[in-house]
Amino acid sequence: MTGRHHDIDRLVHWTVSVPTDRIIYHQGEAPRAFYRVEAGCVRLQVNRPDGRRQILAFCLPGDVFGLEFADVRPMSAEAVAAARLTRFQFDPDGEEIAQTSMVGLLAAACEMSTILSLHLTGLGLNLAEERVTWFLDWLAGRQGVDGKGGPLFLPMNRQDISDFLGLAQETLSRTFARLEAHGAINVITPRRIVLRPRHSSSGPCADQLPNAA
Amino acid sequence: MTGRHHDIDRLVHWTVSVPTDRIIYHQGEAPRAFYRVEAGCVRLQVNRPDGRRQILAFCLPGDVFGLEFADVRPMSAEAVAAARLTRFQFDPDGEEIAQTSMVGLLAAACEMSTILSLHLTGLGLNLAEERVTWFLDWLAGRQGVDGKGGPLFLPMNRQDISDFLGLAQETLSRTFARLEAHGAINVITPRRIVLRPRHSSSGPCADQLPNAA
DNA sequence: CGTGGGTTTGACTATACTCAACTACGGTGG
DNA sequence: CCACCGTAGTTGAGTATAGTCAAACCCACG
Repeated sequence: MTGRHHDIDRLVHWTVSVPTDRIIYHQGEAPRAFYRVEAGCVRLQVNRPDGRRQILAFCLPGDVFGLEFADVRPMSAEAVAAARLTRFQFDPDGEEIAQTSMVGLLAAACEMSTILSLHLTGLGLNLAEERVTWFLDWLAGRQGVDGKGGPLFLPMNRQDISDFLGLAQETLSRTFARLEAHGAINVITPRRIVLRPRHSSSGPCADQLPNAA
Repeated sequence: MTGRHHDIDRLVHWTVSVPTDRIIYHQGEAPRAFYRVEAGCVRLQVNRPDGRRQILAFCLPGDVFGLEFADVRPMSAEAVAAARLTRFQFDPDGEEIAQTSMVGLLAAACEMSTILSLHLTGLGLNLAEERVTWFLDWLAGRQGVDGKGGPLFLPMNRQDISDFLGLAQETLSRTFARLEAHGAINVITPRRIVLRPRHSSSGPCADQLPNAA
């Protein structure tokens, strides 16, 4: 019952390329399509009236987003980095085709729930160091970096990470510095970080949700 | 494309009653069924190895939970208050029936994503007062209490709310006290709170995600 | 080589957490 | 019916953490 890329490719779809910071859709709009990330990175975010924003998810290759079952988008989607997307049109007439793709749609919707659950779990950690460690572990998992350490590429800037983790940008920066001082990571450039193998006992959060991704 | 209670009732289902604190399923288990809350309240939560827990969602009447598309449950489900649930068995043989219910399943899965997004948005507020206000507004919306104030019943205890909002229980208690001192609420009993009409300008978070529920 | 945005660092403050004691309520048993 | 007890909730004091405002830094780009 698991797995990606079921049969949603039978739906009407085509490839679109979006440059960095391009808005894919706005919160409040009527949903017209959903997307699968093929390359790059997309952020789903809620913009508050006071200017603050909360990033709900970073979507990486393989992730399906924008599959709403509502009249309006509850969130915005923007490209964090230049991205290639597969766009699936919501087709009111294609009921028959949609039927054969329903399992795939359901799987995609459930995966989004899993992604959000995972994020919620990460935000449950109150110490900045725990949150940042959790974030790096998550990204490492998505990039196939094993736990023994390895180079990590961050597609997003510090502000994005801050708004994802619910931290002030300064706190994030300081936390990176502290982790580096403790020998947990190695910040080559702001976008390139090397994870050191986890020190056996001091790890604050040893395991996570079983990551279905 | 909106709405609840599509056609999932064609699936095999029956009613179950669960007492307070009964575990409905455990994280790590293989999913065997999903549920709809008919009465009462259910919490979805992740238990950490260090004993802390993060409550991902409070499910109230109408909410569908446990619709996983994975080998293992990523979270646990427990009854916050005595609850009546409709249990829908995952039926590997009932493909035909399932087909006709697919739209309903998809809607339920998308609604869960919306619920989690909303929660994520609430946790994005870093001031305790904002989070608590957000929580009360959310609950009021679910109980049909309009913005002009009204009585509110809290199905869960303080510890549950704390673990939902990512606050220490003491902070939550103090925040309730402060809100009451400011005239924003009226704590009759720990489980019964009266919302005062929002003071025009001082409201910290005037609007929220468009709540699809 | 100069400029600018993203990032880091510094000083200070505000907020929430921890540990602990106290209180209120509900259920139980005499 | 009342006293007792246990749990949930509140309040207090002190500390640790993260936020805010501000300045310096540094690399990328023009």
